[in-house]
Amino acid sequence: MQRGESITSEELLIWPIMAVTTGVLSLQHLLEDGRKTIAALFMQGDIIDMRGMGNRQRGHLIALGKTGICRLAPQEFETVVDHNLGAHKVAWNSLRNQACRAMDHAADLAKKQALEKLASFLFECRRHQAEDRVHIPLRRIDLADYLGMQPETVSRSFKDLQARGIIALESISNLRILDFPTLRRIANGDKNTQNQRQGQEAGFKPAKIS
Amino acid sequence: MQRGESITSEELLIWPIMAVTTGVLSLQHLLEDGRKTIAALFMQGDIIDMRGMGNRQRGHLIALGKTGICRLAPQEFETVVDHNLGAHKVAWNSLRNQACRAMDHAADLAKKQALEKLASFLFECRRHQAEDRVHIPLRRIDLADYLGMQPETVSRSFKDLQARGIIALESISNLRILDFPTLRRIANGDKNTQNQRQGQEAGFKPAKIS
DNA sequence: CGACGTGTTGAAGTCCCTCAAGCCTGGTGG
DNA sequence: CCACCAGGCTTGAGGGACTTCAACACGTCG
Repeated sequence: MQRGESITSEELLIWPIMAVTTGVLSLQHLLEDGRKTIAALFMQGDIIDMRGMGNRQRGHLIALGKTGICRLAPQEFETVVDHNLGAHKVAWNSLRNQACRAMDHAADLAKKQALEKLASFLFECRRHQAEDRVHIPLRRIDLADYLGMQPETVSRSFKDLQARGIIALESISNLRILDFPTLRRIANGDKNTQNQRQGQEAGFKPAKIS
Repeated sequence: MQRGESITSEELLIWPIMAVTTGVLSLQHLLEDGRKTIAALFMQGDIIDMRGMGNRQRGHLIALGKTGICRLAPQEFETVVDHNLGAHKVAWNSLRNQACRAMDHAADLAKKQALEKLASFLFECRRHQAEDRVHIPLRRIDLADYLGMQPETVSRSFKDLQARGIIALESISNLRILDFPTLRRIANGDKNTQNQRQGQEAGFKPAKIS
């Protein structure tokens, strides 16, 4: 699937079960006045069960880049799960993981501020990868829709984190985390670390960490 | 369990699986500066699988009223699920339902305004019940934490909906929906219906729907 | 090259949060 | 039975964070 491509309701009725092999799949909701939100992201290994949701107003599955998926009809899925204990556990854990992620995400959206949301998201990205390098598999607009903010605010938040020397943007979709503990504190909502901008407002020259 | 009572990490390690029989259980997250959020609500029939989450920082399960739960150890659960196809399906559907609800909730929190969130929540409540009467099984404070707003804003939103003749508060936790379609439109984020307050600002006398 | 979509920047507006105070209800004890 | 208290709920004013709108920079693709 290419970016922007959507899975139609008809397809969902035939193959409501699917596994993401590569790329990122998004579950998008559209409000009546055009506001768009990305309710969830599905990555490699996620097994999505949309049975009974093709017709209901539950949002649309849309690819956010080149995405590979493996689709299954309900009977095929049932057969595999019922006869293969390992597959059963994999499917269960994937679903459980999705539920957890969705709840965590809801908690992030609920009371956190823009900067805190972004910091949380960076940690969420990092879970799939290693080291201090983070790859963001979304455009700014999609990221904004996922975090419940505007693209402008996302941009400003990135700039803010960079100005404080917490992260270093290497390209539009790659960055490095320079100050792990501070980023973690921001993600956890510690207001004390938030307002101290590397002594900038005290009149110091910004340190320009290269 | 009484209101405010929490399930400890030790208990979760022994019985990470539980089913809610009565009442409401909440999954709460606490930010470092004291902000509290309710990431998810569990009601009658929900089967919660917290394996591997007792120790991790994933939030706490806290009762929001008198709540009955049935706890299981992992092995017991596995045995039941593996040997009883019906139980397996029930558990799977419950988990899938939770994931869906969490994603919907995340979408609600992301870009909706206070009034729209509250309207959505009323429909979420109604799903468990019937008719146009809605029982809210939470205090205002908990509702605020769940919807990502302040108790004051919740109060104001209720008042707003009532002033427009869309709902009628019968008691603190019971209300009736008077204007279904409008409430639905608000929940879906239709900005046009939001600012027209029954012609109040046009100088008309409010219609006082009895 | 010019058109397009995305990303960034700046200024003005708005919704919600914050704080402070008063009100109401349910439980307790005299 | 009623005064009393505590916690939750409500109401009001003021400020802050994000949104909105508009304009510009940048890379891609026709």
